[in-house]
Amino acid sequence: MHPFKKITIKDVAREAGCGIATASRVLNKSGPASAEVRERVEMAARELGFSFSSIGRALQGGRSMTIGCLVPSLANPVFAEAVQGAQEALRGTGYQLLISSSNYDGDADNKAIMTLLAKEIDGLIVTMVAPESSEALKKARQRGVPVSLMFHDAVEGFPTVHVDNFEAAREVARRFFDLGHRNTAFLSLRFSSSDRSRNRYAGFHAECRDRGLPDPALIELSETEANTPEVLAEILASLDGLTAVFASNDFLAIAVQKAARLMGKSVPRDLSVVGFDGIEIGRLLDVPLATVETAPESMGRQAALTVLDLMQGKAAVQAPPLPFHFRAGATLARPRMKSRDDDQVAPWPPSVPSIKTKLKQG
Amino acid sequence: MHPFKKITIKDVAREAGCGIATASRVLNKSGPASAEVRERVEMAARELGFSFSSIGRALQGGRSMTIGCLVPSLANPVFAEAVQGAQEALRGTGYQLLISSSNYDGDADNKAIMTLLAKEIDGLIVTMVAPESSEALKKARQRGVPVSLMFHDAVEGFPTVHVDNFEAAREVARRFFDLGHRNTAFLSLRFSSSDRSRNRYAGFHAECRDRGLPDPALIELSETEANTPEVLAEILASLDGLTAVFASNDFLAIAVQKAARLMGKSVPRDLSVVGFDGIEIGRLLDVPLATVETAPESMGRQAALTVLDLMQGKAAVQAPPLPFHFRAGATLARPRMKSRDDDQVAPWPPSVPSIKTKLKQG
DNA sequence: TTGTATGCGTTATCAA
DNA sequence: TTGATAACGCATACAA
Repeated sequence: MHPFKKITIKDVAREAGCGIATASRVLNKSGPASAEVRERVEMAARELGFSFSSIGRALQGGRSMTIGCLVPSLANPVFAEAVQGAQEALRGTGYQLLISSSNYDGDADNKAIMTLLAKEIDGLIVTMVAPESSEALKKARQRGVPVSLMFHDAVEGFPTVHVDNFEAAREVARRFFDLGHRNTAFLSLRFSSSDRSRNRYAGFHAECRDRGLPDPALIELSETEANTPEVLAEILASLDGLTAVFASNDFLAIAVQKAARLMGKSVPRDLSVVGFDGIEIGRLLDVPLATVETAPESMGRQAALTVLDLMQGKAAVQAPPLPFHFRAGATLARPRMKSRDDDQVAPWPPSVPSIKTKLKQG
Repeated sequence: MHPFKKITIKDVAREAGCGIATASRVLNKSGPASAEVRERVEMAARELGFSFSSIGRALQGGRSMTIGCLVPSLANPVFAEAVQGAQEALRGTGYQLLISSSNYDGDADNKAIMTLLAKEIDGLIVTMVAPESSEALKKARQRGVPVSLMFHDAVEGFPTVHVDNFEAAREVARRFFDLGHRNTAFLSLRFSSSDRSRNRYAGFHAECRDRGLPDPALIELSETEANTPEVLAEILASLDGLTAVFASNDFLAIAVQKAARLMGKSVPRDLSVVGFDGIEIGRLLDVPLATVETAPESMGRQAALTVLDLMQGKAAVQAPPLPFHFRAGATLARPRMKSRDDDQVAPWPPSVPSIKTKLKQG
């Protein structure tokens, strides 16, 4: 006999002295069975430590009771929380999450989805680099697998759960403007591979235009640059007249604070900073961070509920964007006027050139 | 005809005009096939958009190519990073992670493992409330499913990937002592449901004893208390003569800084703070956090590699704990002496009572 | 109320 | 080199 023989329903049936159909009916409470045989079957199952194989079930039933979930990285707390939210929404439903991450790589995204699809997932929750042009996503649709996007703005044919990045960014620009800021910058990681960053910049840029402000400087940082305040300080120092920075996420915003300290500049007296996401820790800083609060956990939860609905045959309806909330913080204030002359609106300096100009739109 | 008919290898075989065994051999490159039929099969597969069903494969092959992973919560970046690390170690191996989280609930832990087991996972990576007494974990062993724990100190029979919490905490106590701190406190969330916190306290406590210091005060916070600096400030204020706090994680340590500010106390002049985990953001604070650096991502990676090894039949060997590293930071300094008299060692005040005394050991 | 037989998608065996 | 068939664990139609 083998050391780790699997206990199947056959074993239970044999032990209980009945047919497997009967055993199945008893254990699933899915059909009639005499009290007596029921007793025997349950006893046998208990004694043998039997539990159903989801695989056998999936093969027979056509449903794997598994939902695929793809995010760029779990190391980013925003996505981690979203997954956690989805997880919680699924608790008790019998569905499990099969998770993949692509490390912000578009090819990996598509491969991951194909792998997920091969596992016969019953639904799919996705945040990826380029959903609008993903073959794998199309394939999912072909196969009739319900899909919900997360964080992305609407993509044709797929429901998405998101905040309106464009509008939120406009709001930030408006706040800057109202306080009297004129020369601003937008800071981002992986600008080119994140439609979220791009949309935030676009909204920020649009509002600046509408207000007649110079275009914001666009700064794209590498991971290492973002973690080296010295480098960041140098970059910021190169931008003449800069008084306000909108960072595409709170970590970057905190890095800016650090860099400012290094430059001997005071936040918010010399430089205002606003972040995005609204991570808890921002509140606990010496100078609490002004930021746009979103709710990643709700986003994941909503996405899961959407997929659940879709699986039950409900029609796909695109819900409106989740609300965002501007969190006031001590990192945002009026810019300091350099001299009396500045009481009148300062002449706008020429738009500061982007450090890296990978920007395609806007 | 049905809208979403699944394409199986049968369809491919029919389309290619050959038997399914042949199609299987071609597509898997697992056996001989004439160039001609190979051509036809590959063509057919492409045209139909065929891909193998992992479920069929799993049923037949006895392996699901899936590894279960249970963590308390993905909202805790330490665990999220660990999962990310495991994810990365698995990339390219064909294995996928089936993830569950229990929200620090011991019952949920066991249920989750049973569910994972039912999915016929080929391996299991676990961080849970009480591994030492988990029936589900025993079950996994019975079934011959390779298991690796993460973060836990050694538990009989299961390999684990961890840092030595006890020793790390001793190190912190030593640092405090060397600088002249006498009255200390240990701060923790969910003390009772985390062996990590308990072991850290135990080590901290043991070293204090060894040095002849009064027992550290043990403070267990609820989630809300930790996020309400006012409350935390009040608690800290109630501890007379306190000069140093060891927080069981960096978030708590940052909360302590905030609370200190509220109390009008200066860190580190009036109060030293040391955290645990070594999250990146700690470096970026105004007063960079002193902490014990660990490497959650490596932990996840190691755990995954361990499971992979186990699955290949290698014997379970308990690797030594991963190294930790004390990160110096500006939150740690000598305590301020209150008066001349204090130049001599101050008389030890009576040990401050625990705010909550759920402590079982030590 | 019960049990037998079939099929789900795949791979492995074995005879042709 | 090929293909029919058994087996994997389960649920169910159907016959008893």
